[in-house]
Parts: sequence; structure tokens; C-alpha cells
Amino acid sequence: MAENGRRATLSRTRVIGAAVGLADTDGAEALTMRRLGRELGVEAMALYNHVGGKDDLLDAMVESAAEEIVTPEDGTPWRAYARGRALSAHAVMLRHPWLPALWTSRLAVGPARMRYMDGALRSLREAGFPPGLLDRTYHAVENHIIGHAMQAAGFPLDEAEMREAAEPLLRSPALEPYPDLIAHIRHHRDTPPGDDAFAFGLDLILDGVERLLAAS
Amino acid sequence: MAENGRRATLSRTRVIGAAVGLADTDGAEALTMRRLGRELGVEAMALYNHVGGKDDLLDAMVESAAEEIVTPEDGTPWRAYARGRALSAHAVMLRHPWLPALWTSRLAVGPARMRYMDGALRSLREAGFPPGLLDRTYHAVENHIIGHAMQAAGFPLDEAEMREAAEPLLRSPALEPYPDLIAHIRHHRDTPPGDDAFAFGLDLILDGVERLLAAS
DNA sequence: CCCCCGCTATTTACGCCGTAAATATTTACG
DNA sequence: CGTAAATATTTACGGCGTAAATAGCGGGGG
Repeated sequence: MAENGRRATLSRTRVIGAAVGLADTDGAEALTMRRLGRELGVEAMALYNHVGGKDDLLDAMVESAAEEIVTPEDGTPWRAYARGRALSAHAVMLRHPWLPALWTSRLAVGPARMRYMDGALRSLREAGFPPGLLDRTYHAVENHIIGHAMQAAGFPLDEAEMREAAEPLLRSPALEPYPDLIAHIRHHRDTPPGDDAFAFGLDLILDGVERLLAAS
Repeated sequence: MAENGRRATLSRTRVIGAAVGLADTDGAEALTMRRLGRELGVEAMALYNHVGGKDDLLDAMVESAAEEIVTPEDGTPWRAYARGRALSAHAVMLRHPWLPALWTSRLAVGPARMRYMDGALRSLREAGFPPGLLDRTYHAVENHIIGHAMQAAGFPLDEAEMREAAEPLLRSPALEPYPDLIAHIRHHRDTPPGDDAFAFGLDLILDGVERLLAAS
């Protein structure tokens, strides 16, 4: 038997979990069938008994991450629902920097992701959104989540690294013609992420939508 | 001499241009040093006389795309400036589906990108934005551009392909428990992109910022 | 008890990748 | 023309995903 078997050292769940962990700590480019096998004490080809191949593994990782997103309970007012689900999705994407790129590039969509999408759409519909506004609202929020996560994943520096990286950059003569860019880098050096930047953009969108909904 | 030489069949510019073209038509995963060499009638290693390696090539492609973004002239009111530059960046990203992923994942930033960033920041500063709002506004717009481009790149279907892909999907029993998702897919099947979805989210952000600026 | 069968793991191999190093060829100039 | 520099090719290496053949193993029926 596959799924229990007392001493079944390998399983689909374990393979996917190890893949997620490996990509989390060492980056998506370190996720290699051979390397993943090594991590699990097994040869690469052994993994093929549990996943269909690397593509299947990547899809399963996305699905597994989608399951981590917590969705407000049914009946939550649309704005709180959208805000809660966006903040949770955002947190998941920060935990898994490899996620936004896979999220948008893989066309296979599993049940967790379908549930995630369906819940968001239902919440808006039940709030009385007309179809056009509903669709645009959904996508505006989704774009914000993905955009922020992509930018964050591409600049994976904590506060100390930020300070450290900023200094030599600021002295670079290549930057000299761009004073506002210099000021921007200084601003980021002095004010650590704090992450309210995500909520700021999100609320901008939700405020605007609220007004449009009221006007409709 | 490198750059002219009458019959210099290869040059950095030509290599980068061919790489952009190849990635545009066949996708980023088709961009291979060997394949790119073949496209240029040359062995892969010949490319290394003109680019430092694949990383250098990718950075140069991003920089080349950044040069395609047209920026409103200096002195344009902040809102028109931000809107114009966002729409142009958006158009460039749609032309080059490989761009958003590279844009966010490569940390090297060339002059064209610096100019792009600096111009946007200057426009907001000259309009009197306080530093906190300036930074959040810049990033909110940037996130929207990247988020929309990533989603578009992951779903590279024109209207006909859309219709064609939707039908079997809608019959899939896996979708059955998600009626609002079904409605969403139907909506997309019936209303082709049109691309005002990008402007919708952008204006939501700019409207909100305008209000915050007035209140500050 | 043993044997055999189905599942799991390993071995080997193939064609691709990026690129280092050595070599050959072409070009430009005194 | 001769030669040095620029450009292109050849060969090779280690790593990738994975197909195919092989080996090991645990559990149920004779």
C-alpha cells in the first residue's frame, strides 16, 4: 500500500513537503530532482514513484501553498473578506518566494486554488457587485498580490542586509545622475519594509471599489 | 574593431536583439545559448565574444526592453505622468511576456531602468508628495504593472484561443463545485481582454492617491 | 515455510544545458 | 605581405530531467 504502510519512508506528501522546504530555503533554482532526492536520502529516480515528474511536482507545490491561504468565513462583508484573503495570500507568498512566479506561470489549477478563487468571486457577487465591476475588482486585487510578491521575492533582503547593500550602491557613480533614485534608496535604507506598503495599495484599491459600488 | 567592421556579422546589439526576438516568439525557456547561436548562424560559443554569459545577456535584454518604455515629458502633471509611463510599461511588458519575471528577479539595474525609476520619483516629488506617500504611490503603481503583466504572461491566449480553451474547461467536472469560478470563466470567454482592466486598476490607485495628496 | 508478485528503489543511459579551454580562422593594419 | 588581434569552432565537463532496465523487498497464497 502506498499511503500508510507503517514504514513507507517516501510518499507523495513527503516529497512535496521536502520540495517546498528546499525551494523556501535555497531558492527555486536549487530545486532539482537529484538534489531533492539527496535531501530525502534517496536517488532522484525514486521520486518518480510518487510524483509524475518535475512539472507535476511544481503544480503540487503551488496547490500545497494554496492550501495555506486562509479565507475569511462565509458571510464576511465583501471588503473584510477581500482584505483578509489578500493579506493571507500575501503572507503565504512572502513565506514562499518561489510561489508568485509559479502561481502565474502554471496553468494547472487544483481544488485549493479553485476554492480560493471561487470564494473571492462569490463574496463579491453576494455583495451585489455587477459583473463588470466584480471581474475588475477581483483582478485588481489579484494583480496587487502578485505584483507585490514578485517584487518582494526579487529583493529578498532583511533590514540588516538592506542597510549593508545600500551603502556601496549609494556611492556608485552610476547612480549620480539620478538624485531621486538615490533618495528612494536612502528612504528604503532608513525605513525598513514594515509591510504596510502592501496594505496601503490594497486599501487604495478597496476604497476605490467601494465608491464605485456605491455609485452603481 | 568591434562595432562596425563592414562585415562584422555578429555584435552585442545583434545578439541581444535576436535573444529578445527568440524569447518573444518561443518563450523564455526556448532561449538557449545553443539555440540562439543557431538562430544567428553561429556556434553557441561565438556569442561569448559579445556577451559575458547568459546572465549578462538576460540583464541586457531587460535593459533593452526598459529602453522601449516611453516616459511623458518633464513637467507633465504627476497624474498624467504616472498614467502615461504605466501604460507604456504595460504595453512593453505585453510585447515581451518574459519581461516581468526577469524585471523582478534580476538585481542588476542599467541606466534605462534607472532613468525610468528616477523620472517617476521626480515627477511625484515635484508635485509635492510627502516622502511616505511618494514611496507608497510609486510601489503601488509598480506592483500593479508587474502583477498584471505576470498574469497576462501566464495566460497567453488571444480571443479565439480563449473561446476554444474555455469550452472543455467549463465541462470539466472538477469545476462543478465552484459556480462563481464557472461564471468567471464564462465572463472571460464572452468579454475579450480589451485591456481596460489594467487602466481600471491603475485609475483606482491614482484616484486614491489623488485624494490622499489633497488631504495631506 | 517458501515462493512469487507487485511496489519501491537504483543503475545506466540519452540528449539537453551553460561555459571553460584550446584551437582554428578571419580581419585589420603597418 | 606579415602579423597580431578579433572572432569563430571544437572539444570537454558537470549538471539537468527522465526513459528503460534492473535489483531489492514485504506480504499473501500454495
